[in-house]
Amino acid sequence: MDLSERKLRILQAIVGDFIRSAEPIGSRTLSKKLDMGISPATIRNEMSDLEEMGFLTHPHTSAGRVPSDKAYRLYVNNLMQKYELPEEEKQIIAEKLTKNVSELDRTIQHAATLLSELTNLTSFAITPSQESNHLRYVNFLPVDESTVVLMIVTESGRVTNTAIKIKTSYKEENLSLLSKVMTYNYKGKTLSDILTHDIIRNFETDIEAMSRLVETIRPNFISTLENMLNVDLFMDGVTNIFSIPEYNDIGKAKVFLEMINKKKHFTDVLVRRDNGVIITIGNENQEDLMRDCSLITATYHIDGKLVGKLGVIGPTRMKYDEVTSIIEYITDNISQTFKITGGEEKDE
Amino acid sequence: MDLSERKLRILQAIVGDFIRSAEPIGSRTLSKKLDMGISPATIRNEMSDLEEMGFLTHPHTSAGRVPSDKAYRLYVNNLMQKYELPEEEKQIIAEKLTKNVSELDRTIQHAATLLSELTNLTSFAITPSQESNHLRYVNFLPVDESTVVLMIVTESGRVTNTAIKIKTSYKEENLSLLSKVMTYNYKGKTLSDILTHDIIRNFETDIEAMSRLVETIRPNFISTLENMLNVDLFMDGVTNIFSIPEYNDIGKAKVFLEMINKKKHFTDVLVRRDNGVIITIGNENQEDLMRDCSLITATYHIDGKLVGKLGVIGPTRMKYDEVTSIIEYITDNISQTFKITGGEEKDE
DNA sequence: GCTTAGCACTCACTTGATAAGAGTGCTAAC
DNA sequence: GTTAGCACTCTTATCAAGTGAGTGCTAAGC
Repeated sequence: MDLSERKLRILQAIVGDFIRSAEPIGSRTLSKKLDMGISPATIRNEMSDLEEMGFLTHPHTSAGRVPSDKAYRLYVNNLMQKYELPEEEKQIIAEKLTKNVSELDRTIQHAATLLSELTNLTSFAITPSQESNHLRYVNFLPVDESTVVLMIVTESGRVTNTAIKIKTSYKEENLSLLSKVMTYNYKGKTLSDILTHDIIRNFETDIEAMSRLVETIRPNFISTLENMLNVDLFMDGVTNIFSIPEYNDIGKAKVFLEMINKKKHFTDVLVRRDNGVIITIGNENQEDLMRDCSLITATYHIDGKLVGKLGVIGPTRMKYDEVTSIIEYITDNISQTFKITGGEEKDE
Repeated sequence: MDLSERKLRILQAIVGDFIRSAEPIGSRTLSKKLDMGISPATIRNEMSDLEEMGFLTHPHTSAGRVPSDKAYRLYVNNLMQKYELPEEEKQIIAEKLTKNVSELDRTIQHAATLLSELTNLTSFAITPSQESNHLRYVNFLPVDESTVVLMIVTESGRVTNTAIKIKTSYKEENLSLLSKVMTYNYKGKTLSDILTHDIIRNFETDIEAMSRLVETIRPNFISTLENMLNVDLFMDGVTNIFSIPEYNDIGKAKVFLEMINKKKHFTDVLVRRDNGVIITIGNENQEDLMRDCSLITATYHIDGKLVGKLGVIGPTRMKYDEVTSIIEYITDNISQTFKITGGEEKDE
C-alpha cells in the first residue's frame, strides 16, 4: 500500500494534534479539524489503512488513534516543517550565553537551564572530553603557609584550580620554579598523554627541597588531571516531567527519574551518541528504560575542536520541530562563544 | 492535665512508630507493641487525653492517632535519644569530604549529595556569603591574543577565574603590571567594600595602554566580584520524595517541587535561619508552602569565620535523631577540612 | 478511682453493577 | 470511492452495599 497525499495529510494532522494534546484522536474530530470535506467514515478507512501500515495504533477498541514511533520518524524526516525561533527567544539565548564569557562549566550549565526553560522538558548537557586538549601551563600559587593553589590552563582556555594542603613548609621561589619547570615539561602535551604515558611519574628533580614538594604535589596533580578528563553532566528541568500528562502516573514518573538519576550510565549513553543533531524516537533508543522517550541531542564545539553535547529528553510526543531549532540555536551560540583562536572580532 | 510517665511513653511510641510507618496507629496495635500490660481501652483513654492536650490528632473518627507538630517538638526536645552514627557511615563521610581538598563548591556539593544519600531525603547546601571575605590577590593570565583569565584569590583561599575577551591586543607586561597594581590596591579589603565603596570606579591610571586595558576589564572584574558575593545553592536527592508515602499524591509532590524550585526564595529562607543546628517542624515554618515539612539545617565554617549552611527538607514525620546526627557530623567535617589558617597538622 | 471488656457507631475503602460516552468496524446505499 | 447508519466494544463515572479498622461510651471488675 502506498502513502497517498491524503493519508500523509491525515497522519500529519494526527501527529500534530497528539503532540499538542496527548489525547487519542477520533475520526469525527479529525474530520472537522481537517476541513477537507471528507467524512468521518472515510477518515476511519484511511486510519485503518495507516494502522495496518504501522503508523498508528489505538490503546483499545474504542479509543481514537495514536501515532506510533514509526509515524514520529516519518514526521521528523518528511512532514516536519522548519520552525523559526521567535526573535525574542533568540535574543534571550544570545544574551544569557554570551553576556559573561565566564567559565565553560558555568556557561554549559546556563545553556542546560535555558534549554529546559524554553522547551519545558528535561534538559542535559555534557562538557567536552578533554582527552585531546593540550596543556598550556601549570601554575602554583601560594595562599598561606599550608595551602597552595594548583592552576592548570589548557590550550582551549579551560582553567582548573585545586587547593592543595602542604604538610611541611615551602618557599615561594621553589613554587614558582616548579611552575616553570612543569610548564616547560608538559606544555603542548595532551592531558591524557601526561597521565597515561607515565610522564608524571618520571618527573624528578635533584634539588632536595623541590623533590619533597613534588612528592606532595604529585597525587594532587594527577587527580586534578583525572578530574579534568571527566565529563561533567548537568541537568535541569527534571521536574518539568510533572506537567506532562504521560507522567501523571507516579509509577511512570519514578521510572523516568530513576533512569536519568543513574548519571554515570546516562552520561555514557550521551557520550556514545553521534555528533550533530540526533533524534532518537521511542524504540529507536538502545536502552530499555528509554523506550518510552525521545531524545534529541546536538553537539557544540570548543575552540572548534573539543566536542560537548546538549539535549533534551521527553515523551515521544514532543514538539520535534521547535525543540530541534532551539537546541541547534543554543549549540551554535555556545560554539560561537568559545571559538577562542578564531580571533574574529565581535561587533557589539 | 499533666504528662504522666505513661503518657510520655505512649506518645513516644506513637511518634516513633509513625516516623517509621507513616500509618496512623490504633490502640490495639499500640497495646501489643508497648508490652506494658495495659489494655487497648486504657490506651484509648490516654490517647484521648493526649489528643485533648494537642499532641495527637486523627484524620477521621475511625482512624488511628497521628502525632501533631507539637508532639514532634516534644519528641525532638525531650524524648529523642542521641543517635550514634555507625562507624561505617562516619568513614564514608570523612573519606568523601577530605580525600581531595578540592574547590569549596565541589566539596559542598559533595556534602549535599552525601547527605541526601544517607538520609534518603532532599538535601541542600548554600555556600558562605563572602561579604566579609578579604581579597588576597588579583591576577591576570594571558591565554591567547584575545583572551585573558582573571583570577581572584581571597584570604579564605577561595579561588575564582573568569575568562575575559579582549577586543584589542594587549601586552603581557601590562597585564602583569595591572595584576600587581590591583593587588596592591585591593589586598586586605573585603569584597563588598571593593564593590560598594566605588573603589573600582576610582581606579585610574595615566598610562595610555593600561587605561584602555582597565576599561575592558572593569566590567568583568565587577561582575566577577558580584558573582563571588552570590550565595550558591546546591540540592540533591530531590527525587527522594517519591519514596515517601506522604508524596505519593502527584499533586502534593508537585507543590513540594515547586517550592524548592523557587531557588532564589528558598535560598533566602535558608540564609535567614539562625546558626547552629536548627530544627523547624511543620507549622513552625514561616513559609506557607513548608507547613507540611520539617527543615533541619546546620552551619559549617570556612576558615573559622565564613558561614555556610547545610540541611535537609522532608515530611514532618522524619527520623530527627538520625538526620540531626548525620548533618552535624558532615558540617563538622567540612569545618575541619576548611580550617585553613589553623595550621593544625593532620595525621594520616 | 483506675482499668478493662463489650458494644454500638463512624468513616474510609473496596467491590460490583449500571449507565453514559466516545469511537470503531462493518454493511449497504449513493 | 464515499458516506450514512447502526451494532458493538471498551473506558470512565457513579452509586450502593459490604467490610474492617478504630473509636467512644458505658458498665462491671479490681
